[in-house]
Amino acid sequence: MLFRTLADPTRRAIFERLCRQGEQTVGALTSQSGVSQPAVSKHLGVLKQAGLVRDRHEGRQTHYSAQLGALAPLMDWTREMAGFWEARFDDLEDLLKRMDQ
Amino acid sequence: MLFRTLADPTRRAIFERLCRQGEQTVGALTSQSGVSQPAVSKHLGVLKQAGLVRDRHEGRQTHYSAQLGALAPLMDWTREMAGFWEARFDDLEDLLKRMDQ
DNA sequence: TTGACGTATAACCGCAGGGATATATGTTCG
DNA sequence: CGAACATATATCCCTGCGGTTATACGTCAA
Repeated sequence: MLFRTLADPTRRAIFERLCRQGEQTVGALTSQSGVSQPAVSKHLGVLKQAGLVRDRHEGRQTHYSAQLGALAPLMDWTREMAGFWEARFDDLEDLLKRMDQ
Repeated sequence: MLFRTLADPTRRAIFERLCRQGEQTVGALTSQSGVSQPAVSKHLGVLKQAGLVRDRHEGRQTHYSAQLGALAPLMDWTREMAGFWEARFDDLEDLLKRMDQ
């Protein structure tokens, strides 16, 4: 779900902005997103459902902030893939060593 | 481009399989993918264009293998986002410390 | 050379999803 | 209360893309 959520450039840009600059209102995010406010709200909904952002209501404004913990599965997945690769590389090294003898 | 490439479950499964089990022919990948051979070829094309796989022709077979180096930008991006978060967290800590005095 | 095989490409289809506009919901202020 | 504001939801449109089938291309074997 994380990959799919972060695949869209507009949505990823919103998330990056929240990471870089911290909590932001919908209006602030809309003003620099290049799309309409409803589109931004929709993206925020997707990000929220993926656990990547939190929302905090304050009067008539809604403040969104990034939830970095949600990125852990992404780092885990990447590490896992790299791990498989290294394991196979080690196997290859072993094989070559044995062939060398 | 990486997020978009890895967003599709079928395509990601193909890539994971190449990571876990090393080089595979198109036929081998097709047999366990649940989709048709042309679909697999198309996915492999997308993965190749993203730099995530290499192809090696051997007779009438094509062997594909994962290129883990292409995952580096993904790890960098994740680390960068986490870094922003920590930086802001440090700022918050500093702020709280100052307010505490 | 001819036919079977492995893969890539072509052409087409259906639908998910990102976009816009319009409007509903909720909030502050006069 | 009523109007302006901030955001969310509804509805619709349209493109992109993942899937299929059909077929082309290259390779091996007889």
